[in-house]
Amino acid sequence: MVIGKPVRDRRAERHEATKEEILDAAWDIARTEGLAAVSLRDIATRVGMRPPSLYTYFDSKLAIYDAMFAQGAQQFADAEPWDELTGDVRHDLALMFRTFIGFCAEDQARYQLLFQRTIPGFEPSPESFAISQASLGRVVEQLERYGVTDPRSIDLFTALGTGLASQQLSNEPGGDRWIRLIDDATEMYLHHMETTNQRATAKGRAAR
Amino acid sequence: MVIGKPVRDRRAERHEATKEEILDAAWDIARTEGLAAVSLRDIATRVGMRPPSLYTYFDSKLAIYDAMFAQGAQQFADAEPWDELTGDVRHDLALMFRTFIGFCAEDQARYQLLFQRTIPGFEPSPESFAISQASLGRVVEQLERYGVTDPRSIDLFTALGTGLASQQLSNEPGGDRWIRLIDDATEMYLHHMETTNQRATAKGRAAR
DNA sequence: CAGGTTTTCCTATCACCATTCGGACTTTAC
DNA sequence: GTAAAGTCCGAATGGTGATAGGAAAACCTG
Repeated sequence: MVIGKPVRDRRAERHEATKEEILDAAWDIARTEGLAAVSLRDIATRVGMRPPSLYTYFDSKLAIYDAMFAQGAQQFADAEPWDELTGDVRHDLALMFRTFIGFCAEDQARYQLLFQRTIPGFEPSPESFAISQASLGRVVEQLERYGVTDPRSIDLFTALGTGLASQQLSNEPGGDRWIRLIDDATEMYLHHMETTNQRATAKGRAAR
Repeated sequence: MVIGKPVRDRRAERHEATKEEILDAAWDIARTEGLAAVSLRDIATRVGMRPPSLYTYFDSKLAIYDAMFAQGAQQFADAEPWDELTGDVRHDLALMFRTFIGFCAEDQARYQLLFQRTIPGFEPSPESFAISQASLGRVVEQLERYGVTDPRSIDLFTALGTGLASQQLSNEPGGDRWIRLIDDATEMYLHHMETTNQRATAKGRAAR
């Protein structure tokens, strides 16, 4: 018989598992009732506890939001399509737009938590914020590989992305209307790249 | 001495004045503490009442939000620059973007109420919603005068507008960086118009 | 001006919310 | 076995929006 892990780890493991369970319940409520409707009572009910017991795992309700933010930011990082880039600017730009907007549309509550700052007292902690910033940084790096170095052009890219996302979210899901909208946006931004930047060409091979 | 209005009107007038006073207090709180931090208690304190007395003027807290929404939508309609259009597409598009973004940046709480749907149970009433829709309709009409009739191109326009707005809101106010960003966006959208639509020309005289 | 009616505003109360405190009970460490 | 650490709960606090019922004021009508 193999010697098990030190007992101390078992306890820490269970602690982490319970935290996950709490966050899962919180996400569940956020997705069905809305992000702002998440209450400690409801969370506690779902995990079979009383509200004060949650404070064993999180310092406050805002700390729960922060942990959710960190999870969402990590999912955002995992969703980025770095391994699907081909080096064709047109293809890659459309893919980046589509990935970002698809990610936003996938979960309205997550989108609201990550990209709209709307929960009254909530500000992501520096650690959580760093996760989301790293993802955006990788996007900027990718843009720079295509010759987009002007800050204004980068702003324009993110503005287009967030605009498309909010546009998509206010429409009914499904349908391919928004996919063609993204293609239009890609085409439009490509021309902007070609007229304002030097190295950008429609057939550049700058990927990775 | 002129015969005054019937006394009944005096009472109705005062009722309306008090409603205005309540809404002013609500806006004040929304701008300083945040839209979600508006509480009946704070409103009541500012207007010198007890919280239940507010129910004489509004059916619920959400009704107050709805009245604020209607006010904001009306301000949006009033802000539209129809009398400053010149007929030059480049100038007019930039002006429309700038007006919209300026309006959004002017008051974060108003922007959040009008364009981000983030208050838990709040949905604007049909009457209030109609006010905001009418403004957007006039923008679409204006676009059509420039030959933009494709729904996707219209979506692209609004996406660009909302994206620029959220971009502007997340940056520090002041500075002319965002003005030049708008010029870039205008230039970019102009090219999109020229390549996808027929009648659009950089010097069209379609205004009003 | 006297009557009843409507409007306004209040106190008291309820249900729900996040949070704190202190204690009981279980698990782990030595 | 005993001390320490971790877990969970009941009770209580102060905040929220909302309702009920009553007192006072304003108003309209005879």
